[in-house]
Amino acid sequence: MANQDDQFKKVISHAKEYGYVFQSSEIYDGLSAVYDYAQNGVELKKNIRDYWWKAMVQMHDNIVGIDAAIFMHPTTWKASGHVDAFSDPLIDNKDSKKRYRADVLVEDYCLKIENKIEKEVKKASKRFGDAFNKEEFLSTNPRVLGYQEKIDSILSRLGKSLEKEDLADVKLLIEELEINCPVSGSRNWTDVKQFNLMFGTKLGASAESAMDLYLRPETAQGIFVNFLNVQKTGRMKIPFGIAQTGKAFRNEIVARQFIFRMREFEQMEMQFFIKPGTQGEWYEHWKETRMKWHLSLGMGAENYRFHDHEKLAHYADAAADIEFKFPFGFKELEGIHSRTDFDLKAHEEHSGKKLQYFDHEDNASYTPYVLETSIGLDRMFLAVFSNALVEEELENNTTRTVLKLPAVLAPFKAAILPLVKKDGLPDVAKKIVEDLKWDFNVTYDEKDAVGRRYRRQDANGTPFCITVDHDTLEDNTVTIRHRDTMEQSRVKIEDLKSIIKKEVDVKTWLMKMK
RNA sequence: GCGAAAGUAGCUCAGGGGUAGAGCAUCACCUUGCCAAGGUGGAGGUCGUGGGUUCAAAUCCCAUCUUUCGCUCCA
Repeated sequence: MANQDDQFKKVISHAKEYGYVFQSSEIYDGLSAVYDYAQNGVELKKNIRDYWWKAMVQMHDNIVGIDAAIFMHPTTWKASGHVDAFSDPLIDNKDSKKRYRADVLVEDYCLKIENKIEKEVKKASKRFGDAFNKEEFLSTNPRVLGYQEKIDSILSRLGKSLEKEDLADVKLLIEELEINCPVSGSRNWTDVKQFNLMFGTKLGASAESAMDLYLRPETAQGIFVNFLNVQKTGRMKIPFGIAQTGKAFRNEIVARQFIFRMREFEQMEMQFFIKPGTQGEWYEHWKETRMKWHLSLGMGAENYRFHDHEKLAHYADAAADIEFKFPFGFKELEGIHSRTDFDLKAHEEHSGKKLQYFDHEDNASYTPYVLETSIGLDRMFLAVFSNALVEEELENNTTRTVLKLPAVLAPFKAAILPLVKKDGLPDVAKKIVEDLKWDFNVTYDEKDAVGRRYRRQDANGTPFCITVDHDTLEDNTVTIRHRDTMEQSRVKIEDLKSIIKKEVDVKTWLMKMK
């Protein structure tokens, strides 16, 4: 555990020191759980996004991309269930310091009463034997009726109070029912507070005419509401997918662990529209496909695992996470969810517009089912970055800090270094930079001993160092050094482009998925 | 949100009532020239922020912000 903490600390400080991630508004003491991507981080993040986009959109005939707005019509979030599901009434017990959902406490209480009814039923069934009629017993036994009445009145009061957002009454209810904290056993409760996980804002200049809006808490809904537009204008035939990357916002109660859980974050997701009944096979297909994508980056199969959900969200009929071994343990990196027709149906209901597909094979219309793959770009960034950071013991008893980023994702593909800062070597090196920068993000460095420059590039994840020496002036060859092996070979300047391209090309890496 | 720990230079940290230090990094120059840590010089901090105690606060007290960990929550 101490090692894990150490490694995580190193990741955070390395990310700052080498210009990958800064805390937002740092000069004002920062803003909780908000981070900025710095000069190198933005390149890495962009490369991850591109790698995903190529794999998901460009390589699939039947998947197209969109970029929906962050603002959406407020009804969207009613339809999606976020208005209800994303806002929890919470209450703390002052003695045990435990936090509970107030409505769950009350519901649990009702559950206990229900258990009492069950007991009555059991007792009665023993007593009456074969003559026992459960239905009749439930509707006539005075004790059972009393219990049931109590449950009904509690739940209806709870429902009404929640509807009116009368949180004081919810607390009162908890007090009247004499509900104890399961841990401390006390009834020393705080007030009930409403937590809404969506960020609100206003559309419109004047207060009276302004409309309440939310910043989207997920990007998926932008795809669902555009489903028919894309299908028609793109002449898409089921099965087909719509992909999107973009920011989403959640007002997390607890947002922590560096960029793992942020209040503003970026998702990369794809909604795949399919014929009802085929969701099982597509679920398996996308689980496998997405795992292959991860494995293609060569970050170690042992660092990934599936986690199948037992408790499913309200929209899903199957769901699994791809978990990655972060410095703080295995955590969710990507979700693959079989969302059924929940979203499209909900939008049909709330908008009154049909969101159906006419299948010419069946000669019938239906609301498609949806299979979702959704990955957090920031989490992927953290996975790549933390996995890449290693400290190596070298033979000469020195240590080397290397950021072993997959070459396809590295911010800089090569550093061009003149062996010395004289004899015209910098000019030759700069000429190489001028030539290569059309194809790759490259950098130039002439400061300090070349060995130190190598280490500097190692720590920044640059896969290649190209060194111009005195022989270069004679025969137009340079040395090219590989970051991970530290091995060097002598190559012609004119061959540099093809050598680098082979190693850093998206194609080279994505082919590993096959 | 509760509890614990922490916040001093870009990074890692020392100091602990008498107005700031180290290593590395960074910048300039010199030297060297294929795997970091030669030389000289420079820049960089009102010790997270705000209050209080004191003749005097980075140091003691209170509040607050931020971070990490535990609880809690998590589409």
